[in-house]
Amino acid sequence: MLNNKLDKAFAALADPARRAMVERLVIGPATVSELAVPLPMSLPAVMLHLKVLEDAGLVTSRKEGRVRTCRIDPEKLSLAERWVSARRVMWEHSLDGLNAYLDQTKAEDEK
Amino acid sequence: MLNNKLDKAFAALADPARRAMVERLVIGPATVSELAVPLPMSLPAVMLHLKVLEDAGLVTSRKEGRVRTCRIDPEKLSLAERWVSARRVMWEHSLDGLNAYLDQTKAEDEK
DNA sequence: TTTATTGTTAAGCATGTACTTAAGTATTCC
DNA sequence: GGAATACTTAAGTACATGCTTAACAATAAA
Repeated sequence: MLNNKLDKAFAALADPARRAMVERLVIGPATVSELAVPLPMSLPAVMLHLKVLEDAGLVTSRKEGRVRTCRIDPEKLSLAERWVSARRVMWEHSLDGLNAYLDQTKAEDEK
Repeated sequence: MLNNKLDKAFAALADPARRAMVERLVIGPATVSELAVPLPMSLPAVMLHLKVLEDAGLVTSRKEGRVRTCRIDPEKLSLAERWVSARRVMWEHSLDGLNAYLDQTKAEDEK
C-alpha cells in the first residue's frame, strides 16, 4: 500500500529512469516532453514515472495551456537523506561502528 | 533487472520491514530470529527481506553453528545518502533552488 | 539419542510494477 | 477552420514482489 512517505520516496528513487528525471530537474524546471527525450521509453511510460515522483512528493507539476511544467520539491529528498544519514551516524556510534572507525584510522596511520 | 547498486539500495530501503531491520542492526549485530521478533510475518519472509538487504550490500551475515549473525555494512548506506545529498545541493545552487532559499530567508526575517 | 532450536528450501498465490500501442482531448499555430 | 503539438487515458501484457504454509536440514541441549 506504500502508506509511509519514506516508502514512497525510496521506492521512487529506486528506478533509474526516475533518478534521471530528478537529475534533470535539479538543474531547473522541465516539461514532460523534455524529461522524456533522454529516456528509452514512450511518453505514457514517462507520465507514469512522473506520477510516482509526484506521489512521493519529490516533484510537483503545473499545467499551463497544453504544457505541463515539472520541478523538484527538495523537502522529501532531504527526508530520505536524513533517514539514511541518521542511521549511518547511529551505526558509527555503536560498538561495531566504533571498531570499524578504529580499524580505518589504524589503516590510515600505516600509510 | 536491478543492475545498478543504487537501484538495489533504494529499493531495499523502500520497505518498512527492511528499514526496521536496518534500524535494529545499526545498534549492533543480530541473529535472524532477533530481527524477526518485532516483524509481523513468518521467518521465511524475514529471510527474503534479509536476502534483499544483503543483495543490496547494506547488510552482511555469517553463519556460525546454527545461528546466522547479521550486521550493517554502512558503505552502501552512505552511497545512497551521497546520491540524494548531491542532488539536493545541486538543486540549491540552481536558480529554482536559489529562489526557494531567498524566499525562506525572507520568511525568517519576517519572524 | 531423542528433542528442541535455528534456519533454509519449495511451492503456490495475490498484488504491484513497468512497460506497450492505440485512441482521445485540449491548446496553439497557420 | 484545419493541422500540429503536448499531453492524457485506456486496455492489455509480462514480470517482479511479498507474502503464506509445509516440509526439511543442521546443530545444540537434555
